[in-house]
Amino acid sequence: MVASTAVQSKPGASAGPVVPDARALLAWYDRHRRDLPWRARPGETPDPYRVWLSEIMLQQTTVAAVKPYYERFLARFPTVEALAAAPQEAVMQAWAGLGYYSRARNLHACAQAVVARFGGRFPAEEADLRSLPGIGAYTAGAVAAIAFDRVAVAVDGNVERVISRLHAVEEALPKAKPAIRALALALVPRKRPGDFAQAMMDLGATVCTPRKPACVLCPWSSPCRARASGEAETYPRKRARAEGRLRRGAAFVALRTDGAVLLRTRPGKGLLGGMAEVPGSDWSPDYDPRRGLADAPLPASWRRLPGSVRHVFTHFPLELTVFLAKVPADTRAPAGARWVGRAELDGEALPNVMRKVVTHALSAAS
DNA sequence: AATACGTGGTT
DNA sequence: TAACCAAGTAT
Repeated sequence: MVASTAVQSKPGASAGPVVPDARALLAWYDRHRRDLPWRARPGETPDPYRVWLSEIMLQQTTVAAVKPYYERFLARFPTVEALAAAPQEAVMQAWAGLGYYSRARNLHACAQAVVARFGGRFPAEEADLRSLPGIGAYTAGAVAAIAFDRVAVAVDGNVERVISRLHAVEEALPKAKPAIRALALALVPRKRPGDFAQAMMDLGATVCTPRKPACVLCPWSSPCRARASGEAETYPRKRARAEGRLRRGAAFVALRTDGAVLLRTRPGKGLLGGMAEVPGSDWSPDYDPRRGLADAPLPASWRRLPGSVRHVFTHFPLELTVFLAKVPADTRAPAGARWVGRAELDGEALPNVMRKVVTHALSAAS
């Protein structure tokens, strides 16, 4: 009689375990882990400050977009103490262009809280982390696991996809979040929980991708219920998202003869909170173009520029009509606004939509 | 529970 | 190209 292995009892039977196992994923991770600037090399001790900074930047943001910001930010604010001591304006400026600006405000507040409440050392307990500004369930788990090697889950979009496929979770997101979290937690090993957390994310980012998952390369292909059904790509199930209505408005670029541009700072909360902008109207689906110059910041010979600036936010598209006026060098800035020289524009905390507006106006002015 | 909150890359 | 998606959090 021919000796047989325990797992392959008859021809055509699938090989490998029928239950997902952490060791298989960790073995895959040891071979295929991504080398990322904020990630400690094997044997190195992670720096909680860097782990935390990267996790905040990576919220809803791609690795490629984060890399240059992370490097610049770390060079400018090397420690949590340095960040805590910096003016908020400097933090907003360093974040400008990355999006979701409440992250930058909370980042700054969090650094100050870590210094004030924890002596400048990030806490290792998830509950303590969770109490800090800008740190939610995901980030608390990620920092606990990655920076402190605690048994914790970090359920991001990658993990939701991996787990929902592995177990063929039929419940749609976001309702399925608690179930997915529980299923993920059940897989976390006592040893190397930090690597396991990162392995789940790497797997989701490089193998268990939203479209065309590379199941043949997956260490969990054999226990994967979605793969067995041949419809891995249809997971996770999701509720359709409502589409935002187009909003319109006007933006006014006042250009002094010395090249300075009139800017103001938006209110601290809400859309683009705390960021710089060109004066303008409110943005509304009901904006009436006949308002014309009613929202202009100062009296001048305003010229409506041909075309418009379009921008798409997460929850609505925006169309801005741009007005341009050239004014004398001795023109006073109205209350709440300030003149900014052309050379200093790059140093301003201008969100991308406002950079588009300024570019549109300056190209028309030349 | 549902919505607000940016931006850029991919398909 | 329109739609989807990316290491989510706050309210």
